[in-house]
Amino acid sequence: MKSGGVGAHKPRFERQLPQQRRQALIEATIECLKRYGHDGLSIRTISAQAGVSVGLINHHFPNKNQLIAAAYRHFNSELVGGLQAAVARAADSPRARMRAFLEASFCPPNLDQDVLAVWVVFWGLYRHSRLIQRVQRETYRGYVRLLRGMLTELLAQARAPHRRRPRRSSRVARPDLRLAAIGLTALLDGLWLEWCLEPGAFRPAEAVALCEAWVESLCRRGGRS
Amino acid sequence: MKSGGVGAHKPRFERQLPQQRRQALIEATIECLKRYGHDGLSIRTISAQAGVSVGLINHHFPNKNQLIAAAYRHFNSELVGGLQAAVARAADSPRARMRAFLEASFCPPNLDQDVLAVWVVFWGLYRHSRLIQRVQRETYRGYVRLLRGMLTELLAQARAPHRRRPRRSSRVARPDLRLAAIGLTALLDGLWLEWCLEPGAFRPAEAVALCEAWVESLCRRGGRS
DNA sequence: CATGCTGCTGTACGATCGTTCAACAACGTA
DNA sequence: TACGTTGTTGAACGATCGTACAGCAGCATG
Repeated sequence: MKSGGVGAHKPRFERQLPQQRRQALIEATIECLKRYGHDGLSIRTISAQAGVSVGLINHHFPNKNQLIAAAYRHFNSELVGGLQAAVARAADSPRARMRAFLEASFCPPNLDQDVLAVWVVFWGLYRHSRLIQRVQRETYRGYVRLLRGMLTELLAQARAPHRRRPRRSSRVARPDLRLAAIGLTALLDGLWLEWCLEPGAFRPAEAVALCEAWVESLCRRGGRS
Repeated sequence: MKSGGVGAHKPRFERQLPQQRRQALIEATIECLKRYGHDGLSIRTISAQAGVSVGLINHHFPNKNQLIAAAYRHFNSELVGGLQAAVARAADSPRARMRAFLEASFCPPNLDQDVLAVWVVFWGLYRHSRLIQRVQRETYRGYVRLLRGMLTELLAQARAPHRRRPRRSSRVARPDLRLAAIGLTALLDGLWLEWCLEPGAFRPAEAVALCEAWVESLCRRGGRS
């Protein structure tokens, strides 16, 4: 009687491990940012995107800002991790590694209008959010290390191509290297921004070429000095 | 009798011409953006900053988005106008004009953390606001023209320093020039961003030097080809 | 089948949002 | 001085915001 298709009811929700649910909420946050920009950063929008109730977010995160900061951390990690993987896949020539890095920077999923829009929203929060500032400081380190490492290799090879073996790259970075990394980062970020604001203005391959020209010019100067 | 200090009361508000009031509201909007970031973009915050009531904004602007778009237009005009003025004040050597442009770019009031934070908030709105997109398209043109004009002069001079007179600069821009302008813009914007995120990482003069190195490298290549 | 833990729901609350609008008042004009 | 125009006020509205919390319910366990 009580059986017959009625007793076997579908559960109204599925319990998940906190770790998995947190991850789902973080990804829903980023998806909302892509779709609606800054306006997508509301509890109700995010919970709807994740397919959960409004109360769940405050069950897994102390408040909204903590969720946003977690999403920012995740977004940063994805970028840096993807670039590191691309570099690791490349041949071990310094130039090939740099090329892989640049091509990965100007390819999907990084060179996506939505993705860049997400970055811009995060940057807009940076100035007035201690949380975002902290995450930025922590995650940016990996990016800087990756980029600086590649530049060190490149410059060391360019500076002493005729020697038996290049100087050890782990020595104290020269001022040249510091400015080189700053400039290359700026060029990268700036091209990202420009492409986002006007995707038709240039092709991704041209952006890669511009960055490579910068690096090459840098090597020439480095080799002469 | 009815006089004696009572009759001469201070007006509770001052009427202003619509044009002036609109301008005041626009400047209040930007000031709020500097102080509170994206959260500063509320009718009540802006009206309080301007020292007027909440209803006045909708008397001079059809809605909030129109005010924000007007503020974006003003902000763009201020930047482009300031740079144009700096270039006009410089000596008429192409190199001097470019140097003036770069130094103005990396000086107050442009190179201010608050100012850059304002830009970032506007960029965050860009993706999902037709209004902002329209303003961007209209005002960006002046900036591109200024920068492209200077690059044209520089490259023309570098390409044919031995000729009697440089080629007319108004002819169709070469692909080189187009990419050159894109790259220089990207470098500028990227250095702005980087300085904003970490003002201690480098000095403004170093940013100017990086840009000049870019331009110089470009002239050398242009001269050889 | 009964129990306990806890992930999860969803209503409720106070605050703040953008916008409307009737009334007010400053100031040029006659 | 009286009037008319219109820039300006500020209360009020409905919508939406972030958060709290009491109770429901999935699922492992006994």
